[in-house]
Amino acid sequence: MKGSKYKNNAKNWTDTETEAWMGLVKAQQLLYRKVEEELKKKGYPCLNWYDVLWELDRSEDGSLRLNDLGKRVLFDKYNVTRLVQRLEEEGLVSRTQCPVDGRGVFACITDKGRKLRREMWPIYQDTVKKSFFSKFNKKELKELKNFIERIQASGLEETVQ
Amino acid sequence: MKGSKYKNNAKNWTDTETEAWMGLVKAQQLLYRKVEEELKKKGYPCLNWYDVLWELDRSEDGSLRLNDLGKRVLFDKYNVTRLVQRLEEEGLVSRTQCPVDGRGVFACITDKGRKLRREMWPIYQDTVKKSFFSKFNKKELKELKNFIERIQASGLEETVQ
DNA sequence: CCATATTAGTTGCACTTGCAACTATATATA
DNA sequence: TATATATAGTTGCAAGTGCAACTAATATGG
Repeated sequence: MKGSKYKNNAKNWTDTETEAWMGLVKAQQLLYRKVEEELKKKGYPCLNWYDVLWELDRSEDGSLRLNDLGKRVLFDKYNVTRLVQRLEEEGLVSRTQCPVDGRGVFACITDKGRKLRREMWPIYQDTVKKSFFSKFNKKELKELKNFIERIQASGLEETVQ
Repeated sequence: MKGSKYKNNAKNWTDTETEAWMGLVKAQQLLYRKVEEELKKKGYPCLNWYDVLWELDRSEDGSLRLNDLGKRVLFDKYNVTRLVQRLEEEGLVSRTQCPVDGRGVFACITDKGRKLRREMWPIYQDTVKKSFFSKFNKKELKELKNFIERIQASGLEETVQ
């Protein structure tokens, strides 16, 4: 075991690490922009909307409490309220009271919402694929996925108001 | 070898890839939030400001044309105008006309600006370090950096209005 | 069962961002 | 050199976001 040299306390952040971080942030911001650009170009709404629709679409019965939804898409609660409101105005989502918790509100995706998400997906997908995944081979993709799982597994997830 | 199923054209995006992407986005958003939270908690401005100060601080003589600056921090030009304006109001940056190009404007970091950036850095660093880099060993970090270089090298960089 | 604390969600206000139109300078073309 | 085109930066307006204060309902602890 190469053991103790694999330490990483906050005091010595190497150039490699700094660059890795900066690079990662920038790369992702670029890609995010690119996806949004493509969506907009074709007259579709932005990724926020997509994410919400996606979380609802994949959920048990197409609905989630605003609270849960917010945690999944990493939105603050007041923004969830407002985003869901906008989605409702477009008929992509409907809102209902929670029967067991008087405070609760469900957002439920409509057929129109599901349809829109389905249409947006290939644009999203192709862009990410072309600009990102096509750079990696299978082995690297697996490595990448490992990274990600490690990050996720390590309790970065609390946060959110 | 499981062979030919390991293809990567835009038509078949595997679950692995999808999850990798989603995971990466979320992980980074979480981390980004966390850094902002820490900064705010200690009374510092948000990462946008940091990024601008950082780009100026590291640049030749502490100044950049708004245009260049915008490209580096991935801000649209109208947002650069306004962000620099706010920074100027706080005395963190000064603006000067470009002598050779009548359209051009330089943003130049002040001592106060440099000082602020220096103070913000350890907070930023510690947070990323704790939540992110501590999950990887040296070898993985190098791999990660390779990924990033590949992405960057591959022309994701145009974009920006 | 009452008082208190917590949680879900909403809202007003100030600030930030996106879009499109605009000014002014620089570059290219004829 | 006159004309068209492109580039740098700014600005008005509409929309989105952050913060703090708020309402209403639930959970907790005596």
